[in-house]
Amino acid sequence: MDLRQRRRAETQRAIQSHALRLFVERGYDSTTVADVAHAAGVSPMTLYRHFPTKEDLVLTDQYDRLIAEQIAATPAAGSLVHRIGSTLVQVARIAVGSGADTAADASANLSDEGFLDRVRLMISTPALRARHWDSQFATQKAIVDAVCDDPADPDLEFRAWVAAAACLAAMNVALMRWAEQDGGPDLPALIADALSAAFADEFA
Amino acid sequence: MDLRQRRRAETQRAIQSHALRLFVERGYDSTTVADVAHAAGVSPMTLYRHFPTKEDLVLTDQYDRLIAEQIAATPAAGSLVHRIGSTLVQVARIAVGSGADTAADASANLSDEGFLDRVRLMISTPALRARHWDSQFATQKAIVDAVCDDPADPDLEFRAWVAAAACLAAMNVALMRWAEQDGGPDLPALIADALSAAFADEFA
DNA sequence: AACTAATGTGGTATAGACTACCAGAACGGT
DNA sequence: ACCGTTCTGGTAGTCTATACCACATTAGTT
Repeated sequence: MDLRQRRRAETQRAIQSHALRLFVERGYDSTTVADVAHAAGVSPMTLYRHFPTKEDLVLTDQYDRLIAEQIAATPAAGSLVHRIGSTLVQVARIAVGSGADTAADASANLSDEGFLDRVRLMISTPALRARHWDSQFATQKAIVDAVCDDPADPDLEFRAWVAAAACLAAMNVALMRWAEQDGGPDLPALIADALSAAFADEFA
Repeated sequence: MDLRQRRRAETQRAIQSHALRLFVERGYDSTTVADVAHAAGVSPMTLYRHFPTKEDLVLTDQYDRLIAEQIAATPAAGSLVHRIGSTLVQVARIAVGSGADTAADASANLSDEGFLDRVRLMISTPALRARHWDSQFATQKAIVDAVCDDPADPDLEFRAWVAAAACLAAMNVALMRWAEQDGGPDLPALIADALSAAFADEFA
């Protein structure tokens, strides 16, 4: 990896971690972008180069990519809803660090200790909540692309969009309930419960 | 009704209609709030009194209230998903003006000729899309409140949130497909198809 | 080592959304 | 006709985000 790429990734990480710290301490709206930039030791303009909007300071993560990878690795047996739902439960296990963490996951820093803070910020701040829903729209697209092998089947595509949207919506309810209770419940189990309540099925 | 209330409702309607016209003509981002205010013959500050944010100029409608009313009027038989899904199909009939419009609906101006324009704007403009998802969060809450008679049952509340979220997510997919095809398909039928694809059930 | 191209960084100026505070105008009930 | 309430407008300001510019650092080549 380039020296440039490494430095870039490092400053990006530093900016985001300072941002989250300040947002938790002082609140999102009360913290200006200039505050974050100053705390991270960069100029406001450099910050905007790494994160196009203030909201991205909280929302940027790698779960979209992870979900798409996990979906693609899933056997095509079973209903769309079951495939997608099971994948979401599995990704939640990785995110909270329970269950079968592989070495690759740990090294990618996906087991995220700031996860609860980020979810809480997203729920309590209107601007962040809105952008979060929209980023899940991108997640839907990633899921549909991973599921649809045959792009010439518009009906399959439609059903994939519906299944992805409904599963993510159920997961969001579980995520909100989990954050409300300060991360007490087991998130993967809670997501599985939500999916079961919606689709009357079992999710691993 | 007061003269004041009538005037207020009238200026509100005038502002929103001028806003939609300008947004469609010039694009959302290329139209400033000052432009809209000037076109509607009011000051920018008056506009902000009626619509707290620029996004509300597009997103403000009365479907939340309508959905909640229709849900409350639904018999409590059948599953949560079926009750909510059927209601959404019914409300879509009213929105596009097909089916059983009552005189009350027509007088309330719910059969909305600008509906397609608004959906198109919402889908194509990132800021609007995000806020639209979040306004559906408010819709979810309205549905849950309408469904949950017994507020002391946390499990029912959880299942209601999940059902509302999943149904609205499926409806959104149908809404996007409908707008993509310029309002050609029958929206209520498309929503019913989406719900059927997600829940393997029939929706009136 | 030196030169070039690409890239990261910072400064200034600016647009536009939104708010706080204050002053005047119109309406509703007495 | 009178007074409190509500609607409206103006000014000044904050903050997010962008456009344009110049400088510094790195990567690849000779």
